[in-house]
Amino acid sequence: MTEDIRRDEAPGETHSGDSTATSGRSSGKTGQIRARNKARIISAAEEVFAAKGYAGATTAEIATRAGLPKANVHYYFSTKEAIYRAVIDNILDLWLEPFQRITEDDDPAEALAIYIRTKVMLSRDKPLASRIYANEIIRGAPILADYLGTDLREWVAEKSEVLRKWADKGLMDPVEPAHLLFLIWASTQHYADFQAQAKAVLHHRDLTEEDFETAVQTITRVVLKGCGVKTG
Amino acid sequence: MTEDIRRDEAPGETHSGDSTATSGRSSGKTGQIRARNKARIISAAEEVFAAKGYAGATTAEIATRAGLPKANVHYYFSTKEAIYRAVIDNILDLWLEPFQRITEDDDPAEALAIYIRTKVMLSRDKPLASRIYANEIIRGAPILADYLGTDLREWVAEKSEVLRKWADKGLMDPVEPAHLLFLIWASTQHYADFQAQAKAVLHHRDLTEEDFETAVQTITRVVLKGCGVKTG
DNA sequence: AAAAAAGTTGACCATATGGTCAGAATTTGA
DNA sequence: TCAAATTCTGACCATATGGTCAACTTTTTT
Repeated sequence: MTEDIRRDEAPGETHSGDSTATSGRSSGKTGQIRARNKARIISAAEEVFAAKGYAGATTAEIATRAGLPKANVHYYFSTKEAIYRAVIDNILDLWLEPFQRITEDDDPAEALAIYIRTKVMLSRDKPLASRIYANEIIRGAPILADYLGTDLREWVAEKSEVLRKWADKGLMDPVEPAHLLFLIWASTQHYADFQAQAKAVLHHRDLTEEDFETAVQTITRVVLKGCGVKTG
Repeated sequence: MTEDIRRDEAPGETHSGDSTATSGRSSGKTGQIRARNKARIISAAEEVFAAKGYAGATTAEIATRAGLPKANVHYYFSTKEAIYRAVIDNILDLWLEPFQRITEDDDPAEALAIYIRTKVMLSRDKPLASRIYANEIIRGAPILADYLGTDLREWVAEKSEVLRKWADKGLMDPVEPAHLLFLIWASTQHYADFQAQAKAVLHHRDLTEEDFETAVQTITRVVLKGCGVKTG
């Protein structure tokens, strides 16, 4: 799917790829421990990075949350940065997948509505991933600079073309495509990144299913009507 | 304006308030050095906190950027947290001011347009402040939790009322007010917080005056039309 | 079953960092 | 001008943190 960002990873790494997927080897036995532990570490790291930022995260805390001794964590990932890269790498696939499904032949109203819904639900289901990504970009994208300028850039160019064609066909207003995408990204990811604020402002409680539903409705409505998308 | 967040600040603090403003004492002589140095430190701290996050910022770097020895920084601010609080405190006034100017008697189209423009220009002129704020919220608002649940919450409630009244008068559609505000905040602050991404995607260069202008146009257009705001 | 490979871990280390302090220098007020 | 108040600063310290390592255990392969 997305190009790997990974560089160094472990000392005795056999670099056999991501164990999962590939061929028919029903239940990959070899590297099972490896896969399980790496997954645990990455999951634990996600929590810590999301809550404390890159610098604030400590390998010790990651180890504790993963239920492993620190030295064991370093057996799988030689440096903190390697853990971080693995986490980020994990996030990227998640990020572009829903984006991919928009094509020229789709119905704008439906495609945009689905995209917005998917993004909001991603904020609901993977808030940590969203926050880590946000943090990375805010810091100036030290790790993702390359990705932003290549992969993401191309995706945006492609999808901008789609939006332009829709406008040409008279299916919607000619809105500046990249900026429209920014608006959608920002307003949907807001529910993950600024969850603390949304919670405090709305009702002091965790966001409910209903909150997310209202978010979807509101954003969809404003965007579709705002871009003059023909419905029906 | 906004309630002070500050707690501890310095060792020999005479706690005379913020030197500026207050009464007529033309050119406050006493505390001049103090004011100047504190301002320098806060300004330097803004850069460092914005780029590295709270944990990643070091007092040493803040000192260097402020052009002062580290010990001197600690003369004015006893702890790193105290510096951070001062920085955040500084940002809050900036944040709510443009928000305040929206009242029931305003013309919705004009008021919203001005608000959106002001917020985008704030992203342009004070990107560091925006990033620090974003970082604070992403981390779960350890310092601002109280502010979010009181001041901000009230502001949102008030402005939501304004939006509702506008809808009642038939000046716009009845859009869920809080969520609409979220959409505006998110999409305008995006240009500061995700500047690295916007740069990479748009043209690999620093955002230009034109980019910000296009952002204003696009957001304003989508929001106004999307909420069915009557123009004229 | 024995050798090889992979995984585990406590103890350890160098460095970075937030913060202290005592004494020197400067500014202020009378 | 002189004492009090304020500001300045190099040297110092305790702690936290990323990372290493050598010995040990478990799993896999032959």
